[in-house]
Amino acid sequence: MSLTDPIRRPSLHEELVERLRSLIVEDALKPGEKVPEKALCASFGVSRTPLREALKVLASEGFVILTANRGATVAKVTRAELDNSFPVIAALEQLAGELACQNLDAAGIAWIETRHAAMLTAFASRDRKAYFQANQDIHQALVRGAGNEVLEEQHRLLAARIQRARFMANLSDDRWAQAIDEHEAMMDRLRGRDGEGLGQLMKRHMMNKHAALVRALDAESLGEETAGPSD
Amino acid sequence: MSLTDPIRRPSLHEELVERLRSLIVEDALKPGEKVPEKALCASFGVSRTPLREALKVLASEGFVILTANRGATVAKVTRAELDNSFPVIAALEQLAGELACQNLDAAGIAWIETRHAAMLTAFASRDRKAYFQANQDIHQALVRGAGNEVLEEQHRLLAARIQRARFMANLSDDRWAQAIDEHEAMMDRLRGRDGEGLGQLMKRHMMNKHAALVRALDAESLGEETAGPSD
DNA sequence: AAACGTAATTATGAATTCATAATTCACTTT
DNA sequence: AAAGTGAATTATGAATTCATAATTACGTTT
Repeated sequence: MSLTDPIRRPSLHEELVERLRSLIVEDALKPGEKVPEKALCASFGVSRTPLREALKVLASEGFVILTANRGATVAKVTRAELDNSFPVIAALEQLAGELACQNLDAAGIAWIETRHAAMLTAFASRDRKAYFQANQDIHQALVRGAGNEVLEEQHRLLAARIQRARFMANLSDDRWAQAIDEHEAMMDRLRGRDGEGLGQLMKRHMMNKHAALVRALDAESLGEETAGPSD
Repeated sequence: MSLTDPIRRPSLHEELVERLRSLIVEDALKPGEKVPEKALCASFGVSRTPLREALKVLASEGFVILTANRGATVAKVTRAELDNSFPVIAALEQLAGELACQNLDAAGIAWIETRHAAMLTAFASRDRKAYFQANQDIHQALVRGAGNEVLEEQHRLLAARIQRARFMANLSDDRWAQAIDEHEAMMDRLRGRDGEGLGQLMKRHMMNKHAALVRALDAESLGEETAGPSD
């Protein structure tokens, strides 16, 4: 970073967009809940204007729903949105895989190797939290490694939107093992810089993830409380 | 549309987002130009608050750039954005092609056939305007025909962002003929409901479009005023 | 007591106001 | 005359105010 880079002083509304989005993704603001304008103004120590500007942005990103004269509510992750988002994310990740194999340097791949190893360790000790973190790191690194900011931005927002589905946290042992296998295969392609192959694997990986999630959701909706789905 | 659909009364800022985006895409507001807040407030007959809310949304969509204490300027379509957007749009269209073949009903395909015919007519008479309209109708119909609103929304915004590159309006005869060929091939796959094939063709179609555009831009930047590129 | 209707309260959308940063322009200095 | 300085103007970010829509609370009627 140069010493003469322009000074960055994020405006209030930008700051608020980030903070509110985090609150939503971290599930501090629950889907379906009203966004308490007044209370948030008080706790953030800002007036309504920048907060409302931030809500407009979050609405355009799909994190909140604005209803006329009834303010903002946190958007629910509907089944339809899930079913629609996964194929799009899968397509984006396919592209990411193709490009990452061309663009990543050795250090980038090496870092992914370390996260992959961490993921295997987490799997071995059934440490879900560490697993999810490593998994997310890998996917993010691949997308970022594609070197395409448009792709990165689209992926980031879409992934954030569906990530907050709480059931994403569950993961059956079968699916977990399968996901690990898929990741091993992906690493192979990455090592060989087989972009085409990595892209296809990443696409299928996402589709399998979606399928597992759907199976779990359908089972759940039938009343049976299963151990849990997805990764 | 049901008789009991919720009443839609778009808020001022929603209306303004649409209107301003149109002004930008239609090139009434030129890239790099400052967005004249006051003047727009006057001509739209609204106060600054909803207009500024709209600008925040447009900024998050990438149509304007907000600079601290210096207001909004219309975002330029940079070469980097072009180079990054095309692969993403291509990936989205590939997915659209796959899904459209599954989802479109006979009427949907029939309508696309009529637009395809219109496109051929326009090509025969070298009617660029009619050609672009038919071409856009076809791509839009295929994306919409995928029946995936997330996909449709992402595609719509990305396409709008790059569409306003004025040079998109140019089209060399060679590339034009090639594009027609590609569309013929696409129609074949659509008729045969070969989603895989259609998707691959649509992806390649977009990549070819990008390549043609890049060739034209590079030639232009070397000073030669070419007849014009792309479709 | 339940249901309806009306008044009071609250929350929201939008306009206005206010403080401050940026720009412009006149003026000084060399 | 050109360059630099500083005051005046303008534009922007944010707070506040205002009008109105929605919700709640209450009282009335059956």
